[in-house]
Amino acid sequence: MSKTKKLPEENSRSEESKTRILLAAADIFSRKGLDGARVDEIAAAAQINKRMIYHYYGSKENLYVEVLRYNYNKIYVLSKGAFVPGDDPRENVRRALRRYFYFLAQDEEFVRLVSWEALNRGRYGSMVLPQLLDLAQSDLGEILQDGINRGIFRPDLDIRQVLLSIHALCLVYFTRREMIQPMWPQDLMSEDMLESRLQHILDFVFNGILKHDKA
Amino acid sequence: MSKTKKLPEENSRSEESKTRILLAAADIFSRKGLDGARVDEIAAAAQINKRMIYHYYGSKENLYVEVLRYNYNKIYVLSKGAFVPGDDPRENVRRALRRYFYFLAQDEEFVRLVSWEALNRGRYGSMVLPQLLDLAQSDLGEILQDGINRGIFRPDLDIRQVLLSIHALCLVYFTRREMIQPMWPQDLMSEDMLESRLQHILDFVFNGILKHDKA
Amino acid sequence: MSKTKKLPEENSRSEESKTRILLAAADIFSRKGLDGARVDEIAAAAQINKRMIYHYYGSKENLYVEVLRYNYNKIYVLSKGAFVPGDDPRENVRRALRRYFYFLAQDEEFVRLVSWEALNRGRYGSMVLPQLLDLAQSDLGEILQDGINRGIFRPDLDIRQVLLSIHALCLVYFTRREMIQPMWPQDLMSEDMLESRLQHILDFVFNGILKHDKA
Amino acid sequence: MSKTKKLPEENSRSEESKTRILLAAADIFSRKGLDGARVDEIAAAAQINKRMIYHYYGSKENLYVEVLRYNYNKIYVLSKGAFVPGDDPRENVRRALRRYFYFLAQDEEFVRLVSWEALNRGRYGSMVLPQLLDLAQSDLGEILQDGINRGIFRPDLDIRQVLLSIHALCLVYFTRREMIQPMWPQDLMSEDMLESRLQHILDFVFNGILKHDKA
DNA sequence: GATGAATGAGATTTCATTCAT
DNA sequence: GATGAATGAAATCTCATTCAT
Repeated sequence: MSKTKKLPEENSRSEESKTRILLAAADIFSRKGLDGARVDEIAAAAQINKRMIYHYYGSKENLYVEVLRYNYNKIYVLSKGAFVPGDDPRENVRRALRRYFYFLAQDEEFVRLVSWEALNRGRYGSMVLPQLLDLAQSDLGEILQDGINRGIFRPDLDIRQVLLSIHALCLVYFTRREMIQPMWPQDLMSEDMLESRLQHILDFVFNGILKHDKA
Repeated sequence: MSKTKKLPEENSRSEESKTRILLAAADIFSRKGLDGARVDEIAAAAQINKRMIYHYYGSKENLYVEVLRYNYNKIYVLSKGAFVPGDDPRENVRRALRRYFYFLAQDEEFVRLVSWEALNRGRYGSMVLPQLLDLAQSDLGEILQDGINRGIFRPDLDIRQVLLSIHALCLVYFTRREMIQPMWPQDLMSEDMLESRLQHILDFVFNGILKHDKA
Repeated sequence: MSKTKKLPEENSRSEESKTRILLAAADIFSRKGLDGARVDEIAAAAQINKRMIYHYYGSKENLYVEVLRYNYNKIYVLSKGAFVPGDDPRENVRRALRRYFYFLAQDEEFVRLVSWEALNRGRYGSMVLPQLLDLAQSDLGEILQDGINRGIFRPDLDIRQVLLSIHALCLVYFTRREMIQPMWPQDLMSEDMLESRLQHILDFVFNGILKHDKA
Repeated sequence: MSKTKKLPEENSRSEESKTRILLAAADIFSRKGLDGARVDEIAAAAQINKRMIYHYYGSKENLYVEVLRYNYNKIYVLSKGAFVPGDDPRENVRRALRRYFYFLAQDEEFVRLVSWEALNRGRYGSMVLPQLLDLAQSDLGEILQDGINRGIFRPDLDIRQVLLSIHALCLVYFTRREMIQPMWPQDLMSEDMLESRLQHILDFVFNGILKHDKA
């Protein structure tokens, strides 16, 4: 139905309106969810007549699906290129994790849309992608395998579990932001705090919490 | 209000209705969220006249808050008693984690309500508890500190970060269930799979992914 | 969905409201058709909140179908009993035709609803009855056959064609009322004019179907 | 309006567009009626910009009236010339009826527009013609009178009633097509079936209006 | 003359809430 | 305490019409 396959960046007035609607909708859906969002609100935010939303997207639900599609595409841009084959697996993990962590840090919209979708049991997202595996789609799986092969990472790892765990360690910081903020005096989104969380994750992933005596 | 008998045991018919509403509401709110749930639906599920919901709870939103309160209380039951002071810190962590993990496994309602609440930025939950920190409320903090003190856990750990990470590792398995299920052939909620995830978490938490040569 | 199978004449307040809606809708749909009618208008005419229409009938379209069902049922009341087996076939025809003609004369609502339905190609009526054959449903078919068997009516008649023709001769007077009124000075619905049309039809029909002995 | 060339032959592009709109509108109005038709649909069918409809016809309603005018004109083409003064009145009736019947058979659009109009109580058609009496406008009235005068048709006929009846006998076959089709195995619009209905009508009409000599 | 985009008014439908009993 | 019926407000969606080019 929609031809906005990649980025909505064609032109002509209509494309621009269509895009304005999509961006406004993405913002509002991400903040309030499908049920909480109001079409009137989206129209106002897009500075366009409500009628146009139906003209371009057919229904509120379909607009939501298009918003998902648009956001899910962001993952593709992110995913590839983190794995540098010759490189130290540890370095590869660091790179991929940093990239993913900061991607989430910078795109709250994405984080929230994915979360709504999880609560909706993938009802709408499944119309867009057979399955969105976030990180799994990226190179991280290959990186881990490479590390195992090269004897750097433990050979008994279940890569799927590790991917899921890494995913969780990054995401939780953003999805629970309001709830954990009171635990720290600084703003969770400040550069320092972000970097500090990332370092914790890397440390955690590599070493766990045990003190490893080496001799 | 005027002449109702005030029996010492007040669990009369009215209390039972009130409870039926709460349980039905908890189920439906957990599945659809505040905005997605319908008062009619709740009344039907509670097998009660819609009017009673307003009689007992005043409004849909307030009913939702009561559902949150009821669920958040479950945490208290869970939290205390995991920390056995003299015990090996590793053993204490294992016990607390297992307890928490299976608590989440057995209470999807809780998991989902907490997740909706996170997306709602704690708007309603904050009416109930100043902050719900799930695990943090439990003994795990103390256990970790005890482990550090006793030289078993690394001294440079930021306990808050660790608590958050452990929380994430457990929760993600349930909140993303539908999305990750395709990665495994077995049912994610089967005993085997649950135990296997728990072991992964324990292993991950204790050791991370690196191969630690010991000599 | 609806339990108003026969006549809507149960009781209790809700049944009464439901009936009021149905009657108001029948009136307005018959005057303006499905597309021309407004739900607001029906609600106002039924002196009820619009919401109730959806509560009882689900949708405008479904309400229309129920109106059709209610009206089509009138035919059954009418249809049976015109055929008196031993009687002169001519007498039987006279009786059945008079009955049908005056039924149409007295129920403009029915006439118009059936006509809208015809223009809609039976789209909605077919949900109610597999086929509404108006007169054909009545005894007239039997009466004609009886007349043929007894040598009063011409043996080469195609009863289906005759039924259709009779149907047309009666109905046209009411469906084209506004258009033909200018041809006569009196009111088409006056007793005199009605009787005069009926006599014309009977005369027309008899001299058409009668076997004319020539000697 | 200011400087447009006023060619003697004005059938330029504009006239052609105007006509295309009219034809598309006639088709759609005839199928769905005034209320059921959509301006968008008409524009799409005419392969023209919607704006042009307003440019040429001012409003949807006015376009409908023009469609009626265009269709009602067809009657004039049909009407005259059926009456051959010297001819046998029976022959004249046969000719006129056949002509009318097949005119209706071939122009469903006309049949349906006239029927919508009847249900609309001539609201729009009356803007076009003070009264449209279909057949009455034709020679049939004269033919009947001629037949009476010459002692072929019964002298007590009310010509208006007969005209109305003949009108009905022809029209009903087309207006109720979908509803009566199930009564016959063949397609109602097949040559055989059409001819068979026409013969029925002629037979029906003649044996009704003919003076039956008994010796 | 022609077009694509846009709109305001109003249609149908939904929903939390309250009335009358 | 409990119920069935009802409602006002607001949501989604539709449509004839007009603007800007």
